[in-house]
Amino acid sequence: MTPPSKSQAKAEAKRAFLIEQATICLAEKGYAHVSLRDIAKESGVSLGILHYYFASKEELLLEVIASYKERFIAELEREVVAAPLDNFFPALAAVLGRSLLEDRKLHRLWYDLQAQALYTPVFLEQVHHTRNRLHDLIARMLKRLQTERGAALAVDVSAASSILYSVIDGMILQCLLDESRTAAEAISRFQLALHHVLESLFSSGSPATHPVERGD
Amino acid sequence: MTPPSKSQAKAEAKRAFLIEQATICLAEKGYAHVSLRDIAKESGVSLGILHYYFASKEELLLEVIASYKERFIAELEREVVAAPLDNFFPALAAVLGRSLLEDRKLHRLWYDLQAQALYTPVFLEQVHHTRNRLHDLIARMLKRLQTERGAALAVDVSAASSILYSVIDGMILQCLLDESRTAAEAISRFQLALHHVLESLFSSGSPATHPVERGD
DNA sequence: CAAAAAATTGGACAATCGTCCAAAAAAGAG
DNA sequence: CTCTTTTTTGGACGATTGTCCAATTTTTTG
Repeated sequence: MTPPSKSQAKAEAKRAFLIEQATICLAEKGYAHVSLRDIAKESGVSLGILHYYFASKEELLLEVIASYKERFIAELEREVVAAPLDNFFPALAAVLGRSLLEDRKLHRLWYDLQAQALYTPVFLEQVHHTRNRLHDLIARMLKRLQTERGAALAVDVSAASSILYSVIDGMILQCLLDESRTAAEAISRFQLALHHVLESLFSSGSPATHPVERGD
Repeated sequence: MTPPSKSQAKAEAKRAFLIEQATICLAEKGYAHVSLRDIAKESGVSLGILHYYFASKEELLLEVIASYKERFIAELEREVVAAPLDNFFPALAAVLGRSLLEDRKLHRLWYDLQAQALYTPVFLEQVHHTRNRLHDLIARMLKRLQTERGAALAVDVSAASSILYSVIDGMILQCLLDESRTAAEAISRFQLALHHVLESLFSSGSPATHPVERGD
């Protein structure tokens, strides 16, 4: 099971590096306008290298999606699942707000790739995988809220988490599109709206009135 | 204000025709992979014609967005605003479900263009315009529900309609991505989830238990 | 050190892209 | 009908794309 040589590990590291640089390039220009030459230049290598490590452009982009997925989900796992249960919703809003501020272009890329997945079946598979993992993460948290605290859910956990995911998804897209305001202002509106929705959808502890926690 | 000649009207008709064909082509292949040659072939004209009626590819695509916007909003105006108030939410679910079934590819295109707008400012302007009109349409309906019937909104109409729009937006994307089931099944799930959200977000008349109306 | 393997280069390649234009065809005006 | 204008054509243009490869450099191995 151990890698047969040390060069194998080195090659894997280079692959990871190229995927990371490709992600940066893709997040900057978008799927429709990114080229392998852009990625090669951004990575400081020649064009042929990309075909040395990746069979095709499609394979590279698939690995970009998988890589992005792992990173974002890991961050969510770390910061949300570990958050105290008594103010879970504010913690969720804080984490998402910070992520929107720091990794705005990555979120933009995610919607780009999701839209592209609607046309390219092999992308859709990867996108579906990511969404399922995020869905499960939300479901796990809702189950904890339901059992460890007496949170009342109008529907079963699976349906509720699916709804909550779609709600958050739609509101993040709204936040990204909201350019009439500054980024911080748009995120603030996002957090407030999320707070309202969560209060309405789930009868959490505090009923209302206290504003959402700010991330700065 | 009247067009100075009849040929002007004819040219306008041809423009509209080309825009329509371009929409079909774009909905089929997506923004990233559509070419002017595709559109020309789909329209049964030569390539040069497109540059005779449209200065550039970008201008043509902008008109596609504007055209799509007008058609979809007009349909929503007709079928939703005219719906009876006492079962507004089921009527909304029925209209959206039917639209998802009949114009699935157009909805897909809409998410593609929104994602593209996050990279191309001139597209973002058009997308923003469309979203504002849809936002206003929802706000108008919520205001009617609030005044003519005693619907209790936890927040002001503007915030509520913004939230409702994002919720529907996220749920439609979820429906489009849900390919593990048949189209009818995915739409059914969409309608059920929408029903749950609407019941939770706004304390409408009937509290629960009766399933959402089907569109067939 | 020398030989073998891996990594990297720079460019060629066919294909496709948006753009543009001179000339032909069609339509309208007198 | 002829002349003018509008519409349409088919192809050329340079730029860019993903793909691929022979030659070179670097690294590893014996």
